[in-house]
Amino acid sequence: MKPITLKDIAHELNISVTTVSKALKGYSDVSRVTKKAVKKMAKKLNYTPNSVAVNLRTQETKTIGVIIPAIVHHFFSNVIDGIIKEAKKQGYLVITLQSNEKLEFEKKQLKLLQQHRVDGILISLSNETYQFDHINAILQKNIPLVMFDKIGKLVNCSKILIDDKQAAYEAVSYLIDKGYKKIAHFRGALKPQNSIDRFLGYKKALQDNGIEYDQSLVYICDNNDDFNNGYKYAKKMFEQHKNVDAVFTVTDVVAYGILKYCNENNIKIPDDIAIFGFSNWFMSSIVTPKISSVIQPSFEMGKKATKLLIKEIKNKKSKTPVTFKKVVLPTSLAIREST
Amino acid sequence: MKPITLKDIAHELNISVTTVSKALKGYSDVSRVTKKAVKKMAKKLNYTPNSVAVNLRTQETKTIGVIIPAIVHHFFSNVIDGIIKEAKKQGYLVITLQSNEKLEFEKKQLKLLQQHRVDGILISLSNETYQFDHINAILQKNIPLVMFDKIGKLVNCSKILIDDKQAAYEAVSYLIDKGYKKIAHFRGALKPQNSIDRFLGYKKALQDNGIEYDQSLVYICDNNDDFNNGYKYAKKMFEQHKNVDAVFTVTDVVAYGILKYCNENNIKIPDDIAIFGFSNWFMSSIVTPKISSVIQPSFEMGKKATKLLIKEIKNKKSKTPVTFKKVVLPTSLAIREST
DNA sequence: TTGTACGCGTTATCAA
DNA sequence: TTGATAACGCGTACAA
Repeated sequence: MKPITLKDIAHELNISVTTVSKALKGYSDVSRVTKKAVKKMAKKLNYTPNSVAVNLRTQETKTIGVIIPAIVHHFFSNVIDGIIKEAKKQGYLVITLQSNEKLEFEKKQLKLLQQHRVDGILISLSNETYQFDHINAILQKNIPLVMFDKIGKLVNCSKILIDDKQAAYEAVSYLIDKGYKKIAHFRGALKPQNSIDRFLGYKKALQDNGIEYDQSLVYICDNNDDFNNGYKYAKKMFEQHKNVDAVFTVTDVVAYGILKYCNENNIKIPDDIAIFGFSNWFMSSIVTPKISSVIQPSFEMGKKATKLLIKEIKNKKSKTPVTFKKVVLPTSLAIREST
Repeated sequence: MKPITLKDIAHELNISVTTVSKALKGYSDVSRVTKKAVKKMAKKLNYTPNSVAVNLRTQETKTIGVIIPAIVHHFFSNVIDGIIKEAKKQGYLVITLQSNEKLEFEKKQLKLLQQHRVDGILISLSNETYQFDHINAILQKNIPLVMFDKIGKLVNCSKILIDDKQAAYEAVSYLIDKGYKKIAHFRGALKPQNSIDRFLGYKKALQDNGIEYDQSLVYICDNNDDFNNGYKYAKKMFEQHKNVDAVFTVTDVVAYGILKYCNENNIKIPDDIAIFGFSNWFMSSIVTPKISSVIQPSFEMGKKATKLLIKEIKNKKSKTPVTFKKVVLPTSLAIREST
């Protein structure tokens, strides 16, 4: 049972395909009578326009492609939520692809999206991506592309992100203002920019407040098991340092690991040690004690990135000259029981 | 800068479009020489085939559509992960749409997917969906559709799900075997099938083990704030019943609420009360104490559903007669410190 | 007001 | 071994 086409309707009514097409799109040069008849017949046959044909004809697919490292992630699933909702509002569909933190996959997915002629692409780079030929190739083809969260600083395109350094700076400054003096940092892997920036924010906050930076207070959580990293390094930290009074972590899950260790070893939070996380996972307001955290506007980021992208798509269509934007979304601090 | 087409390559080499097409697809009736030349030129011009045109020609889009209630959800994001990965493996792209638990949206999204001529559809129904005209319309058009998790029992199509009743039965039976006697149930809303089935499993386990069912031990968590429901009804339960020794919850987040209440009120888990959750959220192995939970194979469900769907797509193409399958995935129990 | 003709980029058929 | 032609379904400039 093949889908109904304009031809079927035309045939049924003994008129031309053109007239049917025009009638359905409400053109003014079709008589009311035929318009009505066409619409009625379309409904009767349960006609659904074939987007593929429209796409080919109009040279746009009303589809945007998204590449993220992984969808099973509090932050990214929220971003995707924002993307899908904004796209829907503007009549676009969303194809989601994962790079799984592999540059190789990222390249493949990018090619796939190109083949499918998506109207634009949203991408958050993999941790492996330090070279941008594949991205630049897209841009050179004049395909709208917006980077979010994990961006490439050297790439010339629109970007939307948070100021990780500043956010970390604020969190650590808050700790210092609260009177904490010996503040450890459980940082992420060495290469990702987010991880670096949060570390730099931590460091700067110390320095600006006259606290000497102590490298031995920085623990690197560089495998993918954040929770166990937190637990493991908490143990190590308490063995190595007697008087640490606060920890700032690169992400909340690391903080949960620390929390676990503290609970098990009767270390009181925040009395013995304060904990400040990053990303404000849902769980942070649920665990005992509730964990303070940096609020990243994930949903908002998805929405804004999509808005920006669709704007660029439209600019391209209307041949408006491109101007790339860099949007830095504000973060804020969720202060809870742990600090 | 328009994308390169076959025509461009043909023009460049002074041969026909047909030959270029054949050469690129490795047809045997093209000379080695021209094949080489064509491929070289394609690479040089950075040719990417236009899927839209291919789609129109071949009448398939190599795309599947997915409709879920919400993507920001531990279970569903895992399902989507499974879907995307399996789809990718088989050369399909995935368009994700959300119903936000609204029947109205579900209908709209279904129509959208139809317009875009996806090759097949995966759907997990909204909580509002008790009437299936929109689904049946799709099936009547012979568009492959597979339901997962939240299915409509009355719809005649392939389904993939878990046996909620059985899973709940096993969890509660485990509690009983462990010696717990007065077991409460924090159930979900009244209408969703999952919620009903889990409740029925709870009830049956009691009855099969000679424990009288006590309706006052069942609390209904029917707004969307599971965590606070858990907290709120934990308080209520402890006020109303002195000697409850275990709780089985419809989902882990409710259990976290109970946990919170217990921690705050110095109620020992599992000594004073055991807690058994459902869905095995990531956090359940992290909180203190770790919460026992029913393991739902979410990733697996996505993968299997996609496999099934693509098989149906292929059957349709090869005109193999359709046979609908109902796959029940096994669940298991993650036994932890809370029981 | 209606319809003819063409093109979007590709593939399949058939003839050369 | 190659290519002309038609077709997928639709939209639009133009002619009638």
